[in-house]
Order: sequence, then structure tokens, then C-alpha cells
Amino acid sequence: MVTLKQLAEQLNVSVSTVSKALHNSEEISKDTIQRVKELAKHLNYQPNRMALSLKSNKTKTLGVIIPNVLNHFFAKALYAIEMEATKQGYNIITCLSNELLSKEKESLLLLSNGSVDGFIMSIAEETQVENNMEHISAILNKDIPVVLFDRVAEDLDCDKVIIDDFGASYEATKHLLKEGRKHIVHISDIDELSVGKLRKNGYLKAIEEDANYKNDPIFINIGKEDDLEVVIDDLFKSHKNVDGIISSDNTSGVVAQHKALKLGYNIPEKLSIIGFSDDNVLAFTDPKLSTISQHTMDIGKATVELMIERLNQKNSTKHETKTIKTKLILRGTTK
Amino acid sequence: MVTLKQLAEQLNVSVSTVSKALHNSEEISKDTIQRVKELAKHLNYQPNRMALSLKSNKTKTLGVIIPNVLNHFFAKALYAIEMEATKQGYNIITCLSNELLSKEKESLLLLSNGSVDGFIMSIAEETQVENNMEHISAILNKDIPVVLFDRVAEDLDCDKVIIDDFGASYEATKHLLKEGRKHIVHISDIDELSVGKLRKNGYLKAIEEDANYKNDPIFINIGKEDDLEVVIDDLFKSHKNVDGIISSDNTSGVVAQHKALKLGYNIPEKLSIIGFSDDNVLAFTDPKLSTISQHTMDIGKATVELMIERLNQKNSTKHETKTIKTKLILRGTTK
DNA sequence: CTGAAAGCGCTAACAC
DNA sequence: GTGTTAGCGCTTTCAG
Repeated sequence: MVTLKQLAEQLNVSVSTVSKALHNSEEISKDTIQRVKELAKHLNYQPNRMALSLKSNKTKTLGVIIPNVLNHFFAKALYAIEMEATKQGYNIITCLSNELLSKEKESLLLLSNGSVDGFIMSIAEETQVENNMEHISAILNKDIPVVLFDRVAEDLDCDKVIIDDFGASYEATKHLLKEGRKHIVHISDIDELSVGKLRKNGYLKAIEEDANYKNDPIFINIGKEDDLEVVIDDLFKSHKNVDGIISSDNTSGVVAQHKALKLGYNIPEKLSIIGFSDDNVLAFTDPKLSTISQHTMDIGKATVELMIERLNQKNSTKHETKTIKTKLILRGTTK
Repeated sequence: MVTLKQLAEQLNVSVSTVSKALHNSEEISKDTIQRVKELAKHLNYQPNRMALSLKSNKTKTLGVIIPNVLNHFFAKALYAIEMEATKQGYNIITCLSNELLSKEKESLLLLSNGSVDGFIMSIAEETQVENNMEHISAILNKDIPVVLFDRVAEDLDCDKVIIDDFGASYEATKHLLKEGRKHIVHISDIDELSVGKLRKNGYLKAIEEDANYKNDPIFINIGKEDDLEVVIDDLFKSHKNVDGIISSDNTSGVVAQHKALKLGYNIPEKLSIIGFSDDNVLAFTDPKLSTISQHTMDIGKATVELMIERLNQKNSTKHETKTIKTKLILRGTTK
């Protein structure tokens, strides 16, 4: 890499003159500025990032910790975060916790040595299950800003971006009730997560509120070890009269639809399905799956925006929780 | 952040003593070493990453440029790369080119200021179409190592990790021929890419070689603007006698299977399908889709390994191209 | 055994 | 208008 020193030597001026010239300092003569800039351009001079960071104590880099990139929601969130960060002049260092507390801890620790200006993260499953947030508090105590998205923790005092999981699920269930469904099942593979619990409760509330709904709620939890397809097969065996399904994750709604069609259920006449899916699965469904759209791009964008705001006014203005609107999109699997 | 200077002041020794003590230097007394280490631990001392990088001229960070994280193949590759990099003590800065030459250029440029020790990348579609590789050559000329994976470019002299796209497609087509298929269609949404061309040619070669195969090859290209489902509907309308499908991407095979089943095709008796899909789509298929497995985890791992090797012996040992084995996995959509 | 000093590349206050 | 100097946090050579 070309350095200021090299430019200075070639031009027979001092390093500081070169530095000032490149910053268009008023102190430097027009002529010198031009000579410096020409040579800099000619030699493709780029200021050394590490030196700048060391000096300014800013890295212009954000640490992003994602539980699982193979999950479409998180891939899309990462996409949105990268876009917005780039737009704002930040790079992102990506770490994947793979739902593990240990990996999450390690990433946080390793990057808190001046590698990043702040962390954007969604909490790993294991972390939520064990409810162990000390590693995150530790970061906050060091005055490194953290913005949580999607999977957040009540007790952490930091900025957050969430959706109204409870409300979205409540509304979707209401819709099924309005259709006159009498045996509505809630399927989830994220029962242990904050968002999973909220979604489940939204469903529950809608059902309990409905005086005309006489049956018990039915919860199908897909465990870590379970085979999604087997569980859903079993569901249809044990609850032949199911007429409504709400799925809390990206895939189980789609699989349920396939299985139901294969078993001869008439969708949406006899059975309605609503999923928390992104549109990447739509091509695999017929009729097209009705979904709760999470506006993942907006989530990612808001997360970065909150972070940048925080970085620009490090004084302790109150922490903010931004709720991104969801939207119930009715397609072919609902009446 | 706690610095050496602060430790030194508290202990009434010099900065260099502290530094040496933390590195277990023989020059320093056992006693001092212990005192230093205790305080360091107590105050959670971590060496400032930027200062280390500036001094050593190494960042222990890799730039990873991915064309599209919403594509499952790349999400998985990113997953593998992150895993292996972390294991080897490297962080990754992730950039998404979104298939754009401009974005790819920009990422490369912005990170070539000492932010990373090397680049791992798969080339953007636009870059391949325009066959403009100057920005990548420029990086190589600066002596920053680059390892390309999946989508590579002939003329770039650097390490590469690929699969045998031609061979894999050839073998899969051979299988369909052995089943006695007479109207085999090749579907692709990556016709413009290096890998897309190779896969197409593998199919073509297999068909041309087969003396018993009398029909013309049939190529279905999904363009950027096309609706995949519409194109596939049209395919079945215009080629009612299709009895074999090979898909070069992750999704079109699945969609073709759905459409075919809906139209009453008997799979695999009357129609066989093989996709270049990952197992994330299997839950959406019945019978289960037969696929060419790319061993994406191995690809990512090999990519990082090549990079680390290169970084550790910067002398110009010959550049290497590693070919990861693929595997034809026959499931329910083939006989 | 410990410390002073130089230097990685850069900026900025302060001379001249 | 330009140069000198100090310092960001660290390692490392050289002195003591």
C-alpha cells in the first residue's frame, strides 16, 4: 500500500503537508494541493484503514451476529443490514452464532477489542432458553452500543427492532375465526423463542376471546429432533377435523399445505392456512400460501438506522424500541 | 478499552514491561509476569485490534463477497466460510454484490485499504456477463490474495474452488438416458454464468453422445424478467411428451415437479426430474427430489483453507484450483 | 530484569 | 504556506 510518507518523499514535502493537502486544508497552496492530489491519484493512494481507526477510535464497522443464515428470514435481514450499512458508509463483520450461546459469547468477546463500533444482533436460541444475557450486558457496560432485532430480551437496556408478533398472530387467527373455523391448529418450531411465545399467545388470545369457539387450542411444537414431515403427518392423523392452521415459522405452513392437499383436503374451502413465511416459498405452493409479511427489509434497515443514530449521539438519550408493522396477506389458502 | 499504558501506570512499570509480561517473555521476572497478568485479567484487558493490525500489517480478517445471500447455495457457502474462518482465527467482512459489477467493484476497492488480508468471492452475474475482471486483477496486482469459488474466471490467475459442473450435469443426464428417457429438457436460470454454461454443456454432451437419442436437446432459460412458474407451465404445454428434466438451479426443479404432478404426470414412472438443489427443498417435494449434491460445506471450507495457506506462504507458489466432488443422489423423482 | 525509544500510518496542534 | 512534534496502542530493538 502507498503511504503518505511515500507521497511526501516523492514530492519533497512533509507528511503533514500531504495530509493537509489531501484534506483541502486552507493552509496549503493551491499549487501544492494539486501536485499532491495528482500524485496520490496516480499512485492510487488510499488512507490506511487501520491507522485511521487507531487515530479516530472509530472503525466504521458493525458487528452483526445472526443465529442462522440458512433461515430465510435471517438471510434477508442480513441482506437488508448489509445494504443499509453500506449505504451509510459502514462495513459489517458477520458472525453466525448457530443458535449457540458459546459462539455468541465468543463473537461478542472477540469483536469487542476495538474491531467494531457497535453490534447488531438477534439472540441465539440457546441464549434465550437459558436466559443468560450477561455477555450482552457486559458489552453494554463497556459502552459499546447494541441494537437487537427480532429476538430480543426484556431486561437488556438497549435499542431494539421488533415486530408485533403477538398482534400479527392474533389478527391472523381472528381471520380464521371469522371464516368460521372451529378446529384451528398452531404449528411452531420456535416455541422456546421470545417471538415464538408471543405468536403462540396471539393465537391463544384470539381463540379464548371468541365466545363461539368451543374447542381447545391445539399446539403442535416441532422440536429440534423432530422430523417436520412426520409431525405434520401425525397431526392430520390425530386431528382429522382440523380446518385452520396457523404456522409461526417459514416452512411448516408450506409442508402442512402439501400434506393436506395430498390427503385430499380442499383448500381453502375446508381448510385454511396462514404462515409466517416469506415470499420465497410461494412458488412451492398452489394455491398460494396466505402469509403474515414481516417486512424483513424494513427490519434490517431500521436496525442499522438506530445503530447509526446511536453512534452519532453517544450521549445517553433514552433507548428506543421500534416496532415494524406486519401485514396479513391473504392469498389462495384462505377464504 | 483498557490499554497497556493504564496497566503500566497502575503497576508502576513501563509499557514495554507490561507488553513483554503478557507475552511471557523470558526477560521478565515470574513475579512481575504474575502481577501484570492478574491486573490484566482483573481489568479485562484486550489488546486493541487496530493497533495490532497497524503494527503487524495483518488484519486477521477476510473480505467475503457474495452475489446473493437469498440464494440458498450462497447462504450455505457463507455459513461454511464463516465456520472455517472462525476456526482459523479470522473474522469475515461480508459484502453482497447483489449480482452487480458496480457493487462488487466498490466492495473490493473499499476493503483494499488494509481492511482485510484477502478476498474470498464468487463473481457477480453482471461481471461475468460483461466479462470485466479488471477490478479483480487490480487487487491481485496489489498482492492481495483472492480465492474465487463457484463462479470463477479463466483468465484470473488466483486460487479457485469449483465443482465439476460439466461432469455432474453430464452424469445426471446419462442417468436419465439410461432410464430410457427420450425427451429430456434442461432448465436453467443461470444461463449466462460460467457454471450455467458448463452444466448446459454437460447435458448437451451426454445427449449428443447417445446414438439412440434421436431428439433435439431442449433448453428452457429462465430470464431475469421471466416468471418461473409461467415459463414452466408453458414448457408442459408445448412439450407434452417431456419425460426427463434436469434443472441447473435450486428451485426450478422443484417447481417443475409441482407443476408436473398437478398436470397428472406420473413421477418417476413417466417423468424423471433431477435438480441442482440443496436439501432445503426436500420437504417441499413428494416424491423426494433427486439431486446433484454440491457439497457446499466442503466448498466453503476449501475456500478458506486455500486462503489461509496462501496467506501463510505469500511467496508465489503456483495458484491452485481445487475441484470438489459432486454426488448424484437418487431419490423419488428418478427410477 | 526493566525501561527508553522508534515506528506502524495517520491527524492536528503548534511552531516557524 | 510548510514543517515539527506528539500521540493513537502496540511490539521490539537496544541500553542500562
